[in-house]
Amino acid sequence: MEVEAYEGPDDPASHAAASIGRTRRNEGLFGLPGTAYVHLNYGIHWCFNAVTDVEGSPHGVLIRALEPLSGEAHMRSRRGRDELTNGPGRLAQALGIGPDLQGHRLDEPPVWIERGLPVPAASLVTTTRIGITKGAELRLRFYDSRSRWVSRR
DNA sequence: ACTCCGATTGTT
DNA sequence: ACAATCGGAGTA
Repeated sequence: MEVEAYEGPDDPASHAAASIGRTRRNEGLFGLPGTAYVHLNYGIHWCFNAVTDVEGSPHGVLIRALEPLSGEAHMRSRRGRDELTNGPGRLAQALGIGPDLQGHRLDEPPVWIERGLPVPAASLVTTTRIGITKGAELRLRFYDSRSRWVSRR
């Protein structure tokens, strides 16, 4: 899995940066920890985040890539191509994640997150986030260097 | 009402 | 390189 952290009002790249405040668009980020924040990007792609701090504190993690362990045929039918889950927009489409999932608890179907195997420190890559201009120097992107399921190196 | 632009992707 | 395509935010 590849993720990026967006660290609340003090993070200039966050949808809930202090300069923006709480709006209808980013409302989901202010929800309960462990719920989904789903947003539309570039008018085309839905992106999937997990809210990570207490209600009212807009911290979250953008899920940018993951390894499909099952249901690949279903994902292919949703995607219409073979690139399934490397990239936030692709991943959301492959999993059928859209605005319906806003605020969904991520400990129950249809979409949930479970603890996986630990990533050895030697394999954990910590680097800069993709596609942003503000806060571009912060190293808040993480992935397992052994994994093929990464959006970009 | 009108402009700008973004946590992207697929095609040229 | 660049078009596609939507809605939030700022300005008027």
